[in-house]
Amino acid sequence: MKSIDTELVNRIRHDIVVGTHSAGERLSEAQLSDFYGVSRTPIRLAVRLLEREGVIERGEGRGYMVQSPTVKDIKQAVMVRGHLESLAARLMANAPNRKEKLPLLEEAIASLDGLIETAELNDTSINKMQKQNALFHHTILENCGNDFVAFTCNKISHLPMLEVGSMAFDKKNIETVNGVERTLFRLKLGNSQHKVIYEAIRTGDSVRAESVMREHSNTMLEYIELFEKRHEDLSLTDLISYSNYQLNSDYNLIDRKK
Amino acid sequence: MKSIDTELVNRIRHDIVVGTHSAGERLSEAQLSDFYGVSRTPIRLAVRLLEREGVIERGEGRGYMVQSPTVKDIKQAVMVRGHLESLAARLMANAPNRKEKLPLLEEAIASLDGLIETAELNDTSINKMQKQNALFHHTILENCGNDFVAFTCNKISHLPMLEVGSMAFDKKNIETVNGVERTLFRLKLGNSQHKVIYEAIRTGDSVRAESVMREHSNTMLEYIELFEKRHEDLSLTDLISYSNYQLNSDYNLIDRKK
DNA sequence: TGGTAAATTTTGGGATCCCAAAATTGCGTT
DNA sequence: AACGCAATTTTGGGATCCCAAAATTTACCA
Repeated sequence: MKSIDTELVNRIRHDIVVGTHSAGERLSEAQLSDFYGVSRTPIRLAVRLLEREGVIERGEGRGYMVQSPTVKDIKQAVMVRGHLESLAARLMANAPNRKEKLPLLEEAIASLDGLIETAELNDTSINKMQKQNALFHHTILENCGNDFVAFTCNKISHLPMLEVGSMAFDKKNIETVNGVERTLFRLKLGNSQHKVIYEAIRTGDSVRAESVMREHSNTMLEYIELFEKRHEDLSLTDLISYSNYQLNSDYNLIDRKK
Repeated sequence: MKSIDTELVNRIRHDIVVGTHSAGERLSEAQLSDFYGVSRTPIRLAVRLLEREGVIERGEGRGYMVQSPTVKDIKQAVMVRGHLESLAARLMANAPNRKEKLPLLEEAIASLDGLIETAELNDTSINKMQKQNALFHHTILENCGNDFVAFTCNKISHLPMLEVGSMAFDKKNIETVNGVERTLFRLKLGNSQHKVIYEAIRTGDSVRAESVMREHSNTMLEYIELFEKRHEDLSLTDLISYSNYQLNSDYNLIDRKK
């Protein structure tokens, strides 16, 4: 987790997503190596990884092609993740040792309730909500008894809005009183779904756990579609600003440059 | 598709699966580079990719650790793949342009019927069946309207038995008349499920398409579990011999070694 | 003037080199 | 004999070098 190529992967992906490297652009190793101030070896490592992620395409001939994810890509991925989460919910409802992990779910639900109760929607409170929401979803994914579900989910979690348990907020909307009201209602609805999922898992009702989780996942999809209607020609860059997508770089890359 | 590291990834993964590199073994770059007769650079590329696949683990300190997949891993992955395929079936049943691709499904079903009819179970006929089965499943995955489903499926398709549309045959069992009978029945059952899925997709019955595909996927899972009962202490190596897992190397690696 | 072939440049892939961090060995002290 | 510290070896990471394939430019001929 300390080698430079790991950081490079995140960095380049981030730069592609935010548009520093625009879609369809032809990248060369030398160019990237120059841009990021490292030699071509770690660049090649990073490019190979990114190729597997689908963010970069390696043509038959020379050169790499940027494949910026689109809003459509994000929607498709959200759907896949949701479907996997519904599997996890079903499996956990059937897991014999699920009782041990129920407190974690309770904690997440209670914390979210508390946060919604304050009716505050600023950066710190939103951040706390994201955290608790992630806790809820991660708990289910990682304790469903099938490790491969979480593994697969993680594999598709590098794009913005795809981090497990991430939520989207229309930050412009939040500025109005009405918008805050609507957002709070949405959050309440989401957490009430959490409660139903929790109950279904607790009582071992796998069918219900699966179907409510599916419904819960659809919520985010519908919210993205709401964005699309509200702001036509919604770009990925816009979507990013609504989520809290950011590059959490462990250390500055340029500083390492000699 | 021509660089050596791509080939190395397949080669090393294969060697791990078949046990050339045993589980828990500590690998070093120099060692691998020596073993495969290439320099350390492509080895490092391959190791990074394999790390993402979960076949190799990179510890905190030095050295890489082999993480041989177990039968349990395969079962978990089969379940995930099945769940994704059921999503694909549902989506395709809702896809407006699904009619165009129905002939492909018809072709696969008819071919399988024909192959089963001959009641022959040798390597060539089994190979043809695998091919038609793969055609059926690929068609659904790739025409469901959500490209990300197929993409995610492909990401988890490098392990034996995980190739989309692969089937398992108990080759020892096939040697007896009774075994052939049972296997043929299983194939007939599988193909009749194909027919139901096809009908559901054609008529736009997404719920049915999803549930039957789920059931269809469960069949393989149950078959693996049957193996486990029949041959207790079933190892991955055994499972491989039942599937047709093999390394299709485009060219010999050693030959390239100057 | 247009097209094709040859020459030059660009670019990706692999090998080698060097370095720093980590692991292991060995020596010395208690 | 056991523990700890230091010296040595091992090992992974990154940079550089070289080569071959590909792309581009140039030049020559029709």
